[in-house]
Amino acid sequence: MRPLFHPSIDEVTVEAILHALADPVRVAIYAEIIRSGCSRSCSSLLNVSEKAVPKSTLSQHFKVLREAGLIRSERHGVEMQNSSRCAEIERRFPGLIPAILSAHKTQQGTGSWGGKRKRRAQAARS
Amino acid sequence: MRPLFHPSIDEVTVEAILHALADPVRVAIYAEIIRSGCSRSCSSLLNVSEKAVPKSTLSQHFKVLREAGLIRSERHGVEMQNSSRCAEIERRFPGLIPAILSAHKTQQGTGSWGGKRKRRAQAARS
DNA sequence: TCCAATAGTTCGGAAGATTCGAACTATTGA
DNA sequence: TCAATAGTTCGAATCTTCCGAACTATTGGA
Repeated sequence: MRPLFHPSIDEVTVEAILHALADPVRVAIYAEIIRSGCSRSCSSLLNVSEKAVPKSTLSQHFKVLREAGLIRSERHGVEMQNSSRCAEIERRFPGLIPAILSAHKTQQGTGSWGGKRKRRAQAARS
Repeated sequence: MRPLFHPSIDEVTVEAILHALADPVRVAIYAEIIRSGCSRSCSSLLNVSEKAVPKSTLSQHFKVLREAGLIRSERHGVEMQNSSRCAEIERRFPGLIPAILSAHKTQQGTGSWGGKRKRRAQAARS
């Protein structure tokens, strides 16, 4: 368990951010971290999705968000505190995160919430 | 070669858009389609990237962009005309595409252009 | 009409990424 | 020192992506 890697703000890439937020579970986590004022443990988010996400998978998701530069994770006692790095990112890529989160909100409103990536493959037919 | 599938605008998901634009070659293609006023053949984009992209790979990239709802492809004679669906998407997800393209432009300016996804894995160390 | 040239798509296997259970590590409080 | 809690790492199954080779579609000549 080596200390967790966090990219410096100018190592952060748009590709990594988009990749990280292209997953429904990960945006849900990220949105929740932002919504709840800025610090959530991992296990408090076991139920972000309809079906509970296994904790090893959750851990990977946090890693992706962290290495994309979207969140910062620090150990506080026995648990991990995750806070968003939105201010830094807003400075580097103005408007990007708000636009993505607002698009997500819009989508959830319309009820056409795509269920993971199987759907992409299915869309190929016909 | 069945007729190409295009999602209707309200089947379009944020996940699919982010996934599509999380790839450097695909954003380059998409940005070029938009930049050049709105209709490019596939083969005119064989050199979007530093190293030439094989045409089978290009074809897959176009498919991803198409099925994400980002572009429309129509056959005109022997070649394919690809145009962006930005107006429709702007109506559904206001500000999303501009924010992503502008972030990309910013990033290219700073020279920290991540070379594909190997970098993500490497970033994991230390 | 048949043929060659051009433009894309599809197939299939190799390489890479994701998921998740099981085993492991770290921290704290009794 | 131990049990409990919170995360991480490992490994195997599964899914994706990449790219060369073979295929399909359209057109402009002989």
